[in-house]
Amino acid sequence: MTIKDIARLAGVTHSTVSRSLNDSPLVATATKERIKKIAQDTGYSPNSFARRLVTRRSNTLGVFFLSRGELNFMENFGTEFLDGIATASSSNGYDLLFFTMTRELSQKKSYIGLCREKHVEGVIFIGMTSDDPQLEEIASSDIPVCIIDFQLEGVGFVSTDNEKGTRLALDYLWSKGHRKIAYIGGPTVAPVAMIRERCYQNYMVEKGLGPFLEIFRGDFTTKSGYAQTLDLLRSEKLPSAIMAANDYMALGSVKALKEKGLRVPQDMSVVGYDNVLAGEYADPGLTTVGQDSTEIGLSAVRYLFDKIQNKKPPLTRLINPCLVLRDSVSSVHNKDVP
Amino acid sequence: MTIKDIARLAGVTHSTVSRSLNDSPLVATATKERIKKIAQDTGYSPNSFARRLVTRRSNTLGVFFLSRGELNFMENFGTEFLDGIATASSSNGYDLLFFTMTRELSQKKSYIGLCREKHVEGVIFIGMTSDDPQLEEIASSDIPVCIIDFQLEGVGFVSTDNEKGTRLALDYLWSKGHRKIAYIGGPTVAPVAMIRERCYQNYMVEKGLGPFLEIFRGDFTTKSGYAQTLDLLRSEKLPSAIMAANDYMALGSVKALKEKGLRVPQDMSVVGYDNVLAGEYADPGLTTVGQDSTEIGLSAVRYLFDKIQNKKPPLTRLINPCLVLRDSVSSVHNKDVP
DNA sequence: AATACTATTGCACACGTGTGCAATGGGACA
DNA sequence: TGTCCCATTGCACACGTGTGCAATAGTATT
Repeated sequence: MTIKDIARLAGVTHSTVSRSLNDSPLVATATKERIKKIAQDTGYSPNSFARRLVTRRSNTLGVFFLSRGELNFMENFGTEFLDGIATASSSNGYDLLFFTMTRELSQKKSYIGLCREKHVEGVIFIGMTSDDPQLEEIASSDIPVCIIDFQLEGVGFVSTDNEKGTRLALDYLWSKGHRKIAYIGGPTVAPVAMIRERCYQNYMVEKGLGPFLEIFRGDFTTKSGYAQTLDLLRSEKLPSAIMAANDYMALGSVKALKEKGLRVPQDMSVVGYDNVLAGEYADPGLTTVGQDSTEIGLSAVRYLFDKIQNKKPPLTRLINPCLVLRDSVSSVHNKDVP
Repeated sequence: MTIKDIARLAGVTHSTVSRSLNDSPLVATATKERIKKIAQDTGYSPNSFARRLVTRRSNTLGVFFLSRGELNFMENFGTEFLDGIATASSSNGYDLLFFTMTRELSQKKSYIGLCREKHVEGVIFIGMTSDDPQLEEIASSDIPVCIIDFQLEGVGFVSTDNEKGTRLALDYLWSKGHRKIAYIGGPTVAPVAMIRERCYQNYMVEKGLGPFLEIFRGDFTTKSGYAQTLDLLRSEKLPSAIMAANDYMALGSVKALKEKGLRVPQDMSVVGYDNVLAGEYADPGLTTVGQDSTEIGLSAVRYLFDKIQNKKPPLTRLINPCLVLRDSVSSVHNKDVP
């Protein structure tokens, strides 16, 4: 079923049919309606390849997704990003072409070259790593690019607002009466770790207290969270709550506290960051800060659409995080009431 | 840069160029080489839309992925499926079109209709649910379909070999000297749960013992694993190992054992099933049975390719599972040596 | 040497859709 | 009533690639 078939049925030429289906003002309203009716009834759907050939527009976005085989820390976020991306593009009539990035591919074929070959109008990278050899090529790409959770000079960037997230958790602790809040930070080489840590410091200073104890630092692993917490417990003054820069360290912290005979949350509250799956099944369920991964995906697509339409969208978008309430935090006055 | 441009450069017609690049035997080897050289040097890549228009083949597979918004139990497997699928299709020169399935979409647009519209040659479903209203339409689809982890009359089906997996875990326990192996099964309404449970029974009978204790049954949640284990510990005879039908129940089991003062694995070994993320960060690390998710993805694609080429591939493929060794199992003779 | 056969190339059309330009017809205005 | 203008439609070409058939040239066969 092509527009020619419809043309025959309607007694017009394929030009008129084409114009009708594209809502051209050049065609009489009556004929337009008649033709649309026929298209509807016959279940016509346009041949996208023919259309793309002549319009020179593909209506397609590309997604490059880091392969699971490579070391990555995406947890389950990846599918949520994809969810948002797919929803946003399909609701705008765009197709989504999916690729995986492996170390092998990164050295063999050009991502941007692939995009050009597939006539992709815009591309999103998920799980980009700083050792990827194609970073410069991506930065100088003439087709619109947006990278999730990875900042690269001059290209679109969408991520969570880490500052707002940390503040969200601290506000929550504060509202529960906590004042003695200790912090276990991440490694200094990780940009997000430093952002979150700085925010903690500012927050405590704003409240007129300053950081409780010096800042302990782990390396984002459960083991390091465990070790740092044991260190922390050796201090002369004890906090009423511990915030960790990510969930895995928070879980390690809980483990250390339990081993030392402290109950969570009755004796000590703990909050993490990231909303990792393990935190949901942990005991107690870990209160944490989660990112709105679907919204991040949506935003990435919106950026690309703006870019495609030659609007000048801001390069970076920070998405509002959300507090995930579970059972690892209690009010401070409950502390002595078991 | 089109074949016409190359034709001009080579002093031939576009027909010869087309034939050369497609390795037609109709063209002289010398010209063929010369033309290929030019194509190489100019960085020519064919316009896939034009090609698809005329060949009436899209070289494209589709993937429908259950949206995270809908209740699903895919954990992190989803991205590994995708990984395998993308790898297999791209290495065969196929593109991959990505869609998400939401409840809304399932009632508004036809999946198969979408596939037809996009000229997809084969389609894979990930996360299909039994309440999807389009199951019959999928079953009677004329375009090749393969569903992962969901069996539907007459359509391709790829999944893990649950029988082999259970046997793998039991063999491991057996090799560690365990003979008193208790089992916590899943809900009777879950097909995989029944397969795994039956296999446990057969195994124990084969070994001349029969099941140790009656079979306890949970509902796949951590809570139920916890409760069933407490029940189990009230028996007059105690096992040396517990196998659970999935990881979440196994984690619940560990929790119950710890609370009762039993050390895992010194006093009691525990194995799970599924290789869920939480098991990796649990304490002790959970020994379990994992599926080779990437291989499942690869197999799904292979099935589609066979189907597309009119071979008659078997409808169902069961992929070999693998044992994931961590720290929740010890040898039985260590039991009394702390 | 004439003929037949084969290897190689070009011509022309097809795939389905979009669009500039010409053609047609009808209505309004003088 | 004649002219002009505008609304509507058709004609023809383009997009880039593939392929059946004809044409040509070169080689082998008799």
